[in-house]
Formats: sequence, structure tokens, C-alpha cells
Amino acid sequence: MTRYTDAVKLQEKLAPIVITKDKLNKIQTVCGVDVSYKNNDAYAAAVIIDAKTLEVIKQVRKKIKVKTPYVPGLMMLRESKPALSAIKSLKQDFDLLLVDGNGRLHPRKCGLACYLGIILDKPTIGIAKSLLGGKISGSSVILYDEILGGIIEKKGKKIFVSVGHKISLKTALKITGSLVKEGQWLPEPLRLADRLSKDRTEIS
DNA sequence: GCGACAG
DNA sequence: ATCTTGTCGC
Repeated sequence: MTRYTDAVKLQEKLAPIVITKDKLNKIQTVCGVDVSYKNNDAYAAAVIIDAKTLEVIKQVRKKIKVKTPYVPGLMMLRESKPALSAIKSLKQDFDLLLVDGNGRLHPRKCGLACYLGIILDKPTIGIAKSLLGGKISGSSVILYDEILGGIIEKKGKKIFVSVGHKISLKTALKITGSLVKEGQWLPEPLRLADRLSKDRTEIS
């Protein structure tokens, strides 16, 4: 029994637990999380912004050792620990989580965003910058005869939005769109977390 | 068997 | 994701 097989079974077990309906209160703060790599180190960044002004409220950076390689469909094995570490380091609550990776738009309908959403029990949205699977039909992505993702295009580039947890695809698309600043491609929480995760300054 | 494949 | 120079475009 490999680690990969266990991960696949976990995804199959969690997929039915994902809540795809709106179970959220007023969204005042949004947290974005992203991870970048350098050698065997993961640099995770989490940023909380005000959903209305898009101004940063709090941000944190975390350096973690990682051995697990990236395997398509099993990104949770490589990124969940660093991501959770950064989010916990914030020591501050938020209303919605934006993850750099897919939610239900995944071979087993359980991408990294679903995993983190369930673990944290938070409304969560998955945002992927490229397609992992599925067919594009208009502004939707269809996988297994089911619409599992939506598309938002800015600056000629697309982002693939899907449900992470406790939110509907419709609401996820609406909120994600409202978080994209004029002239930008990615929603603010992720654009900032992405930039911060690439900061290689020594972490004290 | 072959190709595709979030970050 | 990361490796990498110059180069095209606003």
C-alpha cells in the first residue's frame, strides 16, 4: 500500500463530504494561500485581505522542508502541510479561503481546495491557473458529464474556478470576480500570496 | 500501449 | 513549481 494509494482513497472518501451549497455568512475577510519551491524547501504564504477594500490585513510566510514530489492529481501530498502551516501561523480568523489549485475540478472531485476546506471547515474556493482535466464548454469546464468548474478571463488569461467547500460554484465565481483588481489577472488574495511565497528573504 | 497531467 | 536572456509590447 503506497502513500499515493492512500491519498487516492482519502480523496474518494472526502469527495462525497464536500459541501457544494452556500454555507457562509457575510464575507468580510478573505485569505489566500500559495506555495512555491526552492530545492527541498517549500515557501508557503498566507494573506488575509478585506473583501471590500482589498487591503491587506495580515500576512505570513513559512519555510517548510518537503520531500514529496509533485504528482498530478495528488498535489495535496506536497502542498497541504506548508499551506496549513502558513494559515495557522496567521493566528487570525477569516471568512473565506482561496486556494491556488483545484477544488472539485479534479479527477476524483477532491482537489487541494476541497481537502483544505474540509480540514479547516471553512468556505473555500479553488483557483487553478491551468487545466488539470475536463473539457471547456463556453465559460464552464465539464468533467465526467458534470459542470465542475467555471472560467474567469482577465488580461487575455484564464483562471479555472471550482468549489472547495461550503460554497456554490455560482457564488464562488461571483466572489472571485469581485476580488480581481482592475488590470490584474489573479484575485488579490492569491496574487499577493503568490508574490509573497516567492520572497526568498530569510525568515526569522 | 499512448498521451495528458493543478503546482 | 523551477531552470533562464533577451525581447516584444504597453
